[in-house]
Amino acid sequence: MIQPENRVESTLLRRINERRLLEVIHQQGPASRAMLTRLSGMTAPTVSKAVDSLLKRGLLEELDPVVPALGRPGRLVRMAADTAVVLGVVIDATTCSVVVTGLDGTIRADRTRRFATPDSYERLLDRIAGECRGLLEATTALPLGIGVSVPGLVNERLEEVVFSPNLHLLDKRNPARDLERRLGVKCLLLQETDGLCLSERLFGDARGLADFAMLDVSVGLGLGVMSGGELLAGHSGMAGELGHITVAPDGIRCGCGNRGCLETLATDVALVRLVSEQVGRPLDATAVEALLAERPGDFGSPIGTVTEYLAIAIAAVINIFNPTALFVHGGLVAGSPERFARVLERVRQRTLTASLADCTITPTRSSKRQGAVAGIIHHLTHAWAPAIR
Amino acid sequence: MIQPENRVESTLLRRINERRLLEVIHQQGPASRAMLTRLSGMTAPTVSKAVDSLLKRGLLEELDPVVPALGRPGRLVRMAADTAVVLGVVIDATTCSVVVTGLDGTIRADRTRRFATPDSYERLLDRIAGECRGLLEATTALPLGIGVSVPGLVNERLEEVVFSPNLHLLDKRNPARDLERRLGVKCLLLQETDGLCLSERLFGDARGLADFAMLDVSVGLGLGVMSGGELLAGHSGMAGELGHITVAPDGIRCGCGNRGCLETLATDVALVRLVSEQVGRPLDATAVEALLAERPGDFGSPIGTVTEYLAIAIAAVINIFNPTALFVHGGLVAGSPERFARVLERVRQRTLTASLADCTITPTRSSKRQGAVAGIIHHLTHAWAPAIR
DNA sequence: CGCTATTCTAAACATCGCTAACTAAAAAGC
DNA sequence: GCTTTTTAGTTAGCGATGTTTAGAATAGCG
Repeated sequence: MIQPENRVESTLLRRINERRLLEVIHQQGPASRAMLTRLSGMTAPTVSKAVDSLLKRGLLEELDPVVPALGRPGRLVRMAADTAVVLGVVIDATTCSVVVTGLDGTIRADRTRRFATPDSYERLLDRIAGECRGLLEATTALPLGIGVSVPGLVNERLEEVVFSPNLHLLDKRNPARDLERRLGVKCLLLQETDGLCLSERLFGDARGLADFAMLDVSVGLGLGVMSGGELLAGHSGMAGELGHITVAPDGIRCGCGNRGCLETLATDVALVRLVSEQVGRPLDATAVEALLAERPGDFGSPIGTVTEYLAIAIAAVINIFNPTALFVHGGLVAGSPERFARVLERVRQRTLTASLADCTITPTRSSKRQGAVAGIIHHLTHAWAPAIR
Repeated sequence: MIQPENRVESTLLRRINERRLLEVIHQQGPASRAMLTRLSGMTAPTVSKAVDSLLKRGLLEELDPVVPALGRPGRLVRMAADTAVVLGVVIDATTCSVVVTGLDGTIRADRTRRFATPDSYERLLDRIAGECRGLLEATTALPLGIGVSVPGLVNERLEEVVFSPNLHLLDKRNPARDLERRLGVKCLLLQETDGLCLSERLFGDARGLADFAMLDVSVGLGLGVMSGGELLAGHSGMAGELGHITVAPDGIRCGCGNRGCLETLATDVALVRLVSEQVGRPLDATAVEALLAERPGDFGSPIGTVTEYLAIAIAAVINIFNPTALFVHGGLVAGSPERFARVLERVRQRTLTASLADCTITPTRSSKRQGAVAGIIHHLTHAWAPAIR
């Protein structure tokens, strides 16, 4: 468990070039230096030096040359999948998971550990640290970093969780910093939706997209936005709080203290509440799903309401951010294609035509675990050098 | 009317340094090379060369050395105010204006021309081109560019006005490109709110701020956002359409075809409509203002509604973008401090505490003319070199 | 085996920013 | 009135970077 030697001295230009190479490799997959030369526009010697530096840093690894072509076969390089690993830690209200993977981001079940969320912060940290150590001991690869995905509002400037409505033991804490102190490996604190965004960009359908958004519909309404190739952060990294814009001025009271927040009308929880109100007794999520499957006709009103407001949320994102793609994460729509279709139908009516024409709306296939991994990989490949645009 | 010779060859690093110098000069005002050395962190020779290059490009000019200090007095340089000019063109529903100014952005009445908006696109262009030529003939300074601010939705990717609800002669047009063809000077098409944003950043209270927003409340509801030092654009530059998010699902029909858009409830026009409904006959804006001044107590309901929805709009911007500042442009609030105070009171209740704590909300002092000028100046100083972050 | 195509690297060269030494210009000190 | 001090700005040489050019390495093909 040793940090890689970061004594590679590089000036600005070198770093920028290395970052550019990583982007090309990410888009193209394994590539030889010659291919990189053609694709990046940089000259061959420059590419060679940059690749050497990246190999030294452990971000790339060399592949066996299996190239059926004329001339000297090139040695392929790719994102380090065998020689380096990163860890993804997902902290959630009921369950946590820790996963180890190469920089390619492939998640394997035998390298994943799940456990119920402990009931105190100290025990949570102990457990995570223990699982991380266990996973790292099973490999000889170099650990480059750990991404820690947390629910709730994160203040990136103060570097702490502001508050986490469903997991208050995280309030005012920074599990990433505390974990880094214990393990001696770079840890990164991540908002869930930011992780999902990065996952979609690194491994999913948002490869190469500079402007897209991720809407997480579950207990709350989370929004992550990639704008101009950068994650929308705002002054303190708290941007994206779509859930608490007002859509019903005299609506019910929200956890935030306000009335009629979008979050109270366009989530799983909202559907559960509305169905419960209709049947006249409190139900849980599974009971509601069962009822809806059994007698779908009886609950047109709750479903209609949630559908309508979810459409309003999606339309708002499209109108405000003009993205090329919008991904939806969460059970409400991921479970049911026809429900999703009904939402899209409503979205079409509530969006400016010009902005909607730019945008494809799909359920995301990314998981929070992939998000945590994507977060740290993105940090390793992008924080090293500044963006240029 | 000759374009400057752009034969200055510069490599990436050189350009980045020049841009950095411009930013320092912008923040500090006139400065000597030695001061720039201290402020920019670059070395003296590098600063000297960069300043020479910027002088050659016409962006800087040298000042008489009037420095009461020990030692050899430094030669001050500043943004070119006498030796170079830019033009700002504001096209609006009823009135247009053209203004010429140095790169310092100072707007003088005797260098401004106003005229009623002609009723055809060709006549509009002829008139603008004529006024520009007139203003340029009155000066010997080098014209570096023209910013053209237009109302309505602009597609930056297709480089055209998508549609302009109050000035349909602009639909599917690009007055900037057409003007550039006639005058041979670089012209830049600008969305009004983007111009206002840049104006606030260059000349106003947003100097040095990376995350802030501009809400334009007038006929429609326009939003411009500076996020991470870059203007929020989205895929086609159409981001910021806050006016058409749904806040009243069964509200009245909006010009966009949807129902209950924020724009129908939180603007000057909305207030006029609501007051008209109450008195039972159609009124215009001045009549409404008169009524409100005369008998303010009688119109609590319309004022309350618009106040509430304006607060919802402002709160939405703060929750979604987590800005350090939000500027409000437009008559509804700029005219009346107590009305503005009432809006702020409502905003406080509808915003997440953490995000509101980051944010100051003030009426803007920037005008659209300043916006057009700021737009082209920003382009000249920033488009030359890529941003680094 | 020689030829060609391709990959990759080594050496010479140009450019850039940095360090250090230098000149320039003004005020302060004697 | 001269020198000293202080600050501003420029020039020369150095190291780092990317580029050009040339060459070595490795394969297929005849």
